[in-house]
Amino acid sequence: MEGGGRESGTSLLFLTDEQLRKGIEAMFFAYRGFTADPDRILADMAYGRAHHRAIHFIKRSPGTTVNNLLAILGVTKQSLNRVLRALIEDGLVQSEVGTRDKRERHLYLTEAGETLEQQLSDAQRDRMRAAYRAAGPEAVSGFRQVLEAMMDDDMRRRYEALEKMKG
Amino acid sequence: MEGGGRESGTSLLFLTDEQLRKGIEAMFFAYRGFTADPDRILADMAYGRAHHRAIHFIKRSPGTTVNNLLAILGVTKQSLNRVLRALIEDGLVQSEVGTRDKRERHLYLTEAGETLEQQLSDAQRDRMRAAYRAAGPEAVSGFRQVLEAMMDDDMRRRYEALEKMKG
DNA sequence: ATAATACGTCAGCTTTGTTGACATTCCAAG
DNA sequence: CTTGGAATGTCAACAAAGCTGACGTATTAT
Repeated sequence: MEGGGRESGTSLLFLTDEQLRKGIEAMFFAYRGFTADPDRILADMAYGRAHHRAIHFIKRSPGTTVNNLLAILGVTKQSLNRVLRALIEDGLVQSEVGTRDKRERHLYLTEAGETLEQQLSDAQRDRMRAAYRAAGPEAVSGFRQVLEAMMDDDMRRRYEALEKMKG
Repeated sequence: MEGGGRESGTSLLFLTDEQLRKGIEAMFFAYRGFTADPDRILADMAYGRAHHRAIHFIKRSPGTTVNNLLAILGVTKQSLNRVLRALIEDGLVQSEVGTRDKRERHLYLTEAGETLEQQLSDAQRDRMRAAYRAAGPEAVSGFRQVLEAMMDDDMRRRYEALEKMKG
């Protein structure tokens, strides 16, 4: 950004394989923590991480179509369908035929779905909040910068599209 | 750390649910990128992410025991055994009966194992390096701080124990 | 009319995790 | 020396969640 002259030596020297390996392992262990709390909640029900992801993104973009969800989650329609079918049958998700285009199904959380979503995201947010508090605001900014740079280009585009809606 | 006085107002205001949700989604999309390159390499062979993890931590701590690996990976011995058996049969991993305690098996990468490990970690490091370069040294520091704060306590202990050995 | 799209579904397969049961080998305590 | 417990390996059975391929049905677009 600025003052790169003196800094650039550091920022290159800094990227030793050892430093990178630490980052890789930190990412591995942290992701386990990241999913641990929702996993514990879901384990009691007949649901898994896949259901959590579907619920999360339906909450995020109510009325989203199956195709859109497919692209965000990056799984096959058969795999997503299995998850959605369970959620719809259990009354957590509602599927409505589109008005403009009747081929599309628009997905919404029911009240029960909202309740579970709240439970799951509370648990996940609590840990995230604790981590953010412990690390401090500047660290959080860096955290987000590195994560965004780590995404695939098309995933970053999706991520940024999501952020534009609400963020 | 220091100068927390003026900062603390910011660091609280800052932790809105929206900000936390962004962090959660960034973590989700970034982790996909994080594993994408090794996954592509492994897809060509008969291996998956589980094999990569085993290879990584054997490379990391040559001579480690099965039990130690079990604790780090957090899976059942049956699950790990299936992976190890394939790697041993394919001549990527060598298992040696312990000298002090002959019940233990000490695990090492063979030359072929080292070759694959190099291929996988090169791919993963390349992306990590690019992300680090794009974000800058200060961001990297923050990234690591947040990740470490996000781990479960016992996972952080394991992570730090690993770092002490080589880091 | 025909082609393409969105969705659902059936069938079958793979990877990676899980339990539970049981054998073997070995260390250590009695 | 015997025995209990620990570390390991292995068998069987199962579940979650991904995959491919094929097919059907509405609906929209060309």
